[in-house]
Amino acid sequence: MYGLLDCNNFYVSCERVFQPRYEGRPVVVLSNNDGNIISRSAEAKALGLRMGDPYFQVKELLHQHDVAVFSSNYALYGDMSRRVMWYLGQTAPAVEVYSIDEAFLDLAGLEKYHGSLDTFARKIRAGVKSRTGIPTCVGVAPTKTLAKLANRIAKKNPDLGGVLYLDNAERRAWALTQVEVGDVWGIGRQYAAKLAAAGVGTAADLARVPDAWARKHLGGVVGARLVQELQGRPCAGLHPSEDGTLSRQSLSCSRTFGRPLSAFSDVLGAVSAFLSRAAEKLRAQGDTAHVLTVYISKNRFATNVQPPFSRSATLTLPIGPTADTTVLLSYARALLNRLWEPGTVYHKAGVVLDGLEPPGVGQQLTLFAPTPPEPENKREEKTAATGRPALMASLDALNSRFGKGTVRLAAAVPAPGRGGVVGKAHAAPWEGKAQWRSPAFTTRLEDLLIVQ
DNA sequence: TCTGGGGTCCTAGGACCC
DNA sequence: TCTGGGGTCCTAGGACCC
Repeated sequence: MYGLLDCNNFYVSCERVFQPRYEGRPVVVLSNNDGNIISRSAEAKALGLRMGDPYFQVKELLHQHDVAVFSSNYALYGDMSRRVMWYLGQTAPAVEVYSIDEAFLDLAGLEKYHGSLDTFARKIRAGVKSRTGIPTCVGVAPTKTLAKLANRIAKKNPDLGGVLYLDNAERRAWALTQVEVGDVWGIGRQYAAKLAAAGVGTAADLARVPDAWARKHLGGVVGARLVQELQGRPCAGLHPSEDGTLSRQSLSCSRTFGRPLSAFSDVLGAVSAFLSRAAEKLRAQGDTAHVLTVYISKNRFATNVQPPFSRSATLTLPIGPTADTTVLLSYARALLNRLWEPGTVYHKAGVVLDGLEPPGVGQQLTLFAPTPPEPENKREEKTAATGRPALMASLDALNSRFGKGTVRLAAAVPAPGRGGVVGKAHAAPWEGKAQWRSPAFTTRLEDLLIVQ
């Protein structure tokens, strides 16, 4: 049996833990750059605010109803998530951290100790609430897809007390009739439209779709598995997360700029900063990367801009995998050069690291001098392949101790600070808005909550 | 004026290998 | 007129997830 524990309105709930005056009031949290609504309290949902609504379109409505608005505060949400996941790890035999606010639990054999899985689910839900302040719902079922479905029904029906256990065939059959096909895990907009056209309206209808049809119209083997899982036959196993943290197969960092940029140096500054961040994540995960992608995008909403809105360039590193920011950056610069169209106004940029593996696995000694980066001297040539693990470790240690961005590569620092000037750095031209960011209550000493 | 960010998995086609 | 079979690797793109 699988459990799926999902935090309710996670970002809003995190804000409320530290500022309980927002309980009972409509609250929303905005995406980066204060662009779109990405988390809503129940009261905000009741006002008709939708996930993804652009802020500027609903500004009036928010004001009219005195909705509390927050910029996203990932330092806070990430830390609260870690606390939730740590507790789950202490309590359930195996945990797969699925996202910042969700985890699958392996509940096999737990009836013995807790009477029923329903009882266990209620205990773990109460435990998360008392230890972190975060409200959750739990779905329990024989497959992951059904556990997601059960969780959804528990969320929509408060009288269930936050838990739904699909312990027998009758209950499962009933649950399938309660959920529209578009709300099934794995059915997005495109598939929902196709299914509607084929007369498939509920999860129950979808569970009866022939295997061949699912294969043909729902993404091949993915669709076939989905249907089987709805029928109660598990196709997806649990992939336990070590010590409650996610280990990724790819890592990326991208941002929409605070304003449109058309100077190469500005966009290079952004790419450098994003690459530095991605490489930090890479080292934190204890991996190296073999493949690097850089992309730059135009404004896809502008009427005078034609597709393609985004261009990307990917490179398999000729020197093999590395976790060295300086090495990666020299390749990123070359990729950006390849993509650059002078006179174009750019809106967003991003960096992706792929082909992740632990250090030492695929170390490649170069037969020919790597190009780029063109090593400037013998010492450079030596470090090009191996990187500078000690330098990177020092960088990470300093930034961990004194705060993010304390030590950066010059290329990632906006112009006025270039050259290692000490003091408060200028805001970079690519940096976006965050007008309503709450304090980092749990990760910055200066931001600690003061109780009087 | 203002429209997010970070992931996963799968497929298809081309280049290349023996 | 006729032009193999079985692979791998890489890239791009689509669909989905939270």
